[in-house]
Parts: sequence; C-alpha cells; structure tokens
Amino acid sequence: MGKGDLTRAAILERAMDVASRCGLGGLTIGTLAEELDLSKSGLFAHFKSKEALQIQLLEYVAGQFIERVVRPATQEARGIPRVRAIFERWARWSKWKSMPGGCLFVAAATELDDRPGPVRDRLVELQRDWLGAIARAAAIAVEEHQFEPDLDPAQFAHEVYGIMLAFHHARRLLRDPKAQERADAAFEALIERAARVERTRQRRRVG
Amino acid sequence: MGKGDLTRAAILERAMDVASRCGLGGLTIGTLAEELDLSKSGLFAHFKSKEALQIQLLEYVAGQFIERVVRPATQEARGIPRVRAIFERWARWSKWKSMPGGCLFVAAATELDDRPGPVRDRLVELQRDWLGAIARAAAIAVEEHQFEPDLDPAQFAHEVYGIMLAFHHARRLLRDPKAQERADAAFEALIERAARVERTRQRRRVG
DNA sequence: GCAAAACACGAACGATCGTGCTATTTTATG
DNA sequence: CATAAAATAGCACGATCGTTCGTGTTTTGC
Repeated sequence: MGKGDLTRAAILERAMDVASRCGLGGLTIGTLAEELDLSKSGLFAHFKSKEALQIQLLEYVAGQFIERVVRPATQEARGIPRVRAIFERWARWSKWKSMPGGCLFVAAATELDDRPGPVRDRLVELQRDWLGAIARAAAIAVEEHQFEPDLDPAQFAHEVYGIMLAFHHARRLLRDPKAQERADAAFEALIERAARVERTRQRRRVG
Repeated sequence: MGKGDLTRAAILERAMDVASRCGLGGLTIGTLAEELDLSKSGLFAHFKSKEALQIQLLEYVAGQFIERVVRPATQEARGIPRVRAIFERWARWSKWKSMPGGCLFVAAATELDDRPGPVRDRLVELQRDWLGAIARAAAIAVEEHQFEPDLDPAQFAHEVYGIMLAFHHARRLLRDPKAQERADAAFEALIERAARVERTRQRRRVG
C-alpha cells in the first residue's frame, strides 16, 4: 500500500544515517522526527516501540548490505575473485555516503555486546550469517584449489573481519589517511597465506 | 588529602565497571551514585561535569592499562618475546574482571568516532600512543633481526589491533568459545609472516 | 464523491538526564 | 576540643527521553 510505507522507508533511510553516527541507542525518536519534519508521535506510530524501530532498522540495513555487498559478490567467479569481491565491496560499503558514521553493524556490535534483548539477538544472527557467508566463499576457494586444502574457512572469515574492524578503527576514530591501504595490505597478506604462494614468492626471488 | 581522593578512586573503579558494559555515554551519574550509595550531587561534586568524569575515567583506565599491560611487557626481552608479551597481556587485560564488558577503549572507540570533543581527542591520543608502542616493539624486533628488515612496524601494529578487535567481537558479541584460539592463531600467523619463516617451514616440509 | 480506513498531529504523562544551589555532616588542623 | 575546610546530602531546575491518547486530516477503495 501507499503513503505509509513510503514515509516508513524515509524514516528508516534517515535512521540509518543517524544511527551510523550516534549508534542505535543514540538514535532518538525526537531528533529523528525533527530531521524529517514529522511529529514525534506521528513517527512513533509507525513502530510500536523504539525497540521495534531498532530491529526494523537492522533489517533494513541488512537488506541494503545484501543488495550492495552480498549479492554482487556472489555473482563473482567462484574462488579468490569472489573472496576479493567480498572484501572490496565491504570496504566500499563502510564508506557509503548514506552511513556517514561508518558501518552501522560495527557500531552496534560494541554497543550491544552487553545489552541482552531482541535487538542484540537479531544483530548476532546477522553477524553470524555474514561470517558464515565469508567462510563459505573461502571454502569454495579451497574446493577450487585456490586456497590451501587445510585452510579453516571460519578462521579465515574471522581474520577478514578483524581487518575490517581495524580499518574502521583507523579510518573513523584515528582519521588515518592510510587506513584503506593498511587494510588492503593486511588482506593481501591474508590471501597470500591462504593460497600457498610461498613457492611463487620464492620463484620471484630467484628470477 | 584524605577521604575525598579515596571515594574518587572508588567512583572511578566503579565507573570503569559500568562504562565497560554500557559505554561512556551509557555511564550515568544517577545510577553510578546509586551503585555506590552516594547522592547524585555528592558524586557530581567530585567532577565538575560529566565530560570531566569521562576524561578522568579515561586517564584512570589508561593508568591501569599501563600498569597491567605496557609496563610488564616492556620488561620482557627485546624482540619477539616482548611483542608476544604485548599480545598476551593485552588479551588478558580485555578479559579482566574489573571490566566485565570488555576493554573500555574498544567500546569507546566506536562510540566516540563521530562525537567531536575533548573526550574523543584524549581517546585518540591514547590509542595513537598505544599503537606507537606496539610499532616500537616491532621495530625493536627488526633491529634484533627477529623480524624481516623491510617490515613496516606501523602496519604490524595496525594488524595486531585488528586481531584484538576481532577477538573482542567474537568473544563479547558472538560469545564464541573459540575466540581466544582464533586470536592466537591469527597472531601466530602474523608473527610467522613478520619473522621470515618461509624457509623454516620449507625445511619442515622437507624434513 | 463518500464512507472508511489510514495517517499524522498536539498535548501530556512519568522518568531520567546533567547540573546548579544551599545546608549539613564529616574530616583535617591548630 | 574547637574551628576552618572539605565532602556529601537534599532539593529543584529545565531538557529530553519513550510512550499514550484523543482528535484532526489525508488518502484510499468503492
């Protein structure tokens, strides 16, 4: 149906902007309504509670993430290209203009890690799914004999996540202009290690 | 002088506990006073503002960090042992019982990355100092010919930080029981890469 | 074009926030 | 032990929080 869903989408869009900067807790109904030229109660009516707003925001952002990162990466060729696409799209995602405060999930992760409740539960599910997706891409690269056969895909996913977290930290807190190249270097080293390129490197040294 | 500084220390101790769980913003004067059986105004009088409380809390926690991580690591032998000590003490630190919500700096990092002000400024200084200390330990390992001569110490520090962030994420948000061993594995791989052990590994393969 | 449903607004609520004032109690000092 | 100083309590303030309710205004379906 019509108008309601339209403003609801506008609210979530704006909420994503605000929450990326102030966190899910700092996202307040009053200021959000003000930014959208809505009344507090009018906005509130769209969600029965703030908790529901937070959860629906998570769903909305997760949808955007799938659209902008997961799906395009999945369409890439199996193996290392797909793994690379995941990393590149992910980095681009966390610099997306609609999230001026950086990846919302990163912010929510540390914010909610000690706040039990449905919001946290949903976030954990989403993060597990995403880590699982990365691990799957890594496992495929193993199948394709592009990664070492004894590579642990979950460990690989974990380390990629660490690289992204460090990227976020360097870029958003420290304002380090080298953040991107630091992340790239770390990722390249991880790929090199996953694919056993020691012999390749040795060849390079000899040649 | 006497009593004042005593309660001030008790306040900061408790504030560290609370802030590690709820963040620097979630740290509220009312609840903090209640937990300590103090009046709100009585507690408030110790710090002229909430911002000052946050900054002084940062200083306090930084002091604890130096005492429990930096100093003991510095007393370790130059080179890889010291680098290892940094990592191990750091991991132990973030599991410290006085910070039930995990490392306060990790929580504050994502919380303050878009909140300009003196609190953020101080946090950035502290983080830069710490990254610098890690880089220095890595540089010493290079001097000692335990790490490759062309290793970038700042890049090394950045990646160690990423490992710790991923550790925090896995442990505190995902409640992953393998968090520690994941972090250990990532760190070992990083050390292996920094020290050029390809030939050693090759030897192992041959032998 | 009308009835019905959906949507938005305004005002108000209890709670809690940080922050001032003013006493009152507690501590340190001669 | 008295007294000045420091530490804490009590109270109130304006602001803002999430939430509820009643009423008005669009939008929609027939």
